[in-house]
Amino acid sequence: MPELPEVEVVRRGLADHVTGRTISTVVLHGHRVARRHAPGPQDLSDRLAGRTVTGAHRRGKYLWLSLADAPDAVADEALIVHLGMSGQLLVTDPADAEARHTHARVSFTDGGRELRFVDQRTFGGFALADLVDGVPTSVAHIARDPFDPGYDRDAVVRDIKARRSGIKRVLLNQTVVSGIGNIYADEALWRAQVHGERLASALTKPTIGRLLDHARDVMAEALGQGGTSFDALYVNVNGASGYFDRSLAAYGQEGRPCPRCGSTMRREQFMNRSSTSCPRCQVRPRGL
DNA sequence: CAGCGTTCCTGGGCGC
DNA sequence: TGCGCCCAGGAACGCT
Repeated sequence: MPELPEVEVVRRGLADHVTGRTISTVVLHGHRVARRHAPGPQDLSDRLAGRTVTGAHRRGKYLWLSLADAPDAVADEALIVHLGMSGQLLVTDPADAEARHTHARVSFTDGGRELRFVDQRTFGGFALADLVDGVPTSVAHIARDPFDPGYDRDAVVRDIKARRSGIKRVLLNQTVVSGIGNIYADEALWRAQVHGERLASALTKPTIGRLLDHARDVMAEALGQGGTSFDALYVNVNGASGYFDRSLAAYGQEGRPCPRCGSTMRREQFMNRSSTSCPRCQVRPRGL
């Protein structure tokens, strides 16, 4: 599942492959891929044709390509790409056969390799938005992620401390701190030895700070491994397949021994999804 | 208004 | 063999 490290790998691939190139055509299959673009797929295709990509950017799990001004533009614009749970961006030869679940093809005026959006579960999609202070308007509600130069750790700690909600739910709330999904939330909670259903406001500020630092660290480690294992033509990530197997202590490790104390890792349902944790290192709060 | 449950999607895997 | 159910989960939305 693409979380921050996986999306960052994709961003780097895009920066290498499409920056400076001019879009010739954008073909969208079906309406769903452009459902977050209110004026619809035709408008999206029409407005992208002829635009030059000036850069590849990311905040949390959102990715966008900044575009050179259109002749009649009133604001800077960007093509936003969200990978959802299964989205992939592939750089392919235009003559290659289309993979199953291809929803978009972006070709360039130089006739070189094109960009394809492949998404099995169709939670991802494209949209066009105005940029305000370098961030698309539809991404403005997303908080800065731990790798953003403007990330204010202490402010995030104070925000979390004020929340009357389970800590895991808060870590997954992209308006508090972005980029953390189920995988890295479980890893950070395990490292900090905190149960995800502990009330955020009941944790001490140092504990909250440690949790955030663990989340940042585990994502940095994943990025370090993900960044080296991908073919140049495959701008995505099939998750951190290499990372998954070797380095995860908690996520998906139900039934395995805790790497710290040897207790059998347990899985619990929480927020309609699974959480894996150590019953001894991460004590469930009383009364829940 | 913050918090929380629900819903959108598809296909791989597995039990019977 | 084949059917049907479970599961993965980010983010928007609506209700309390």
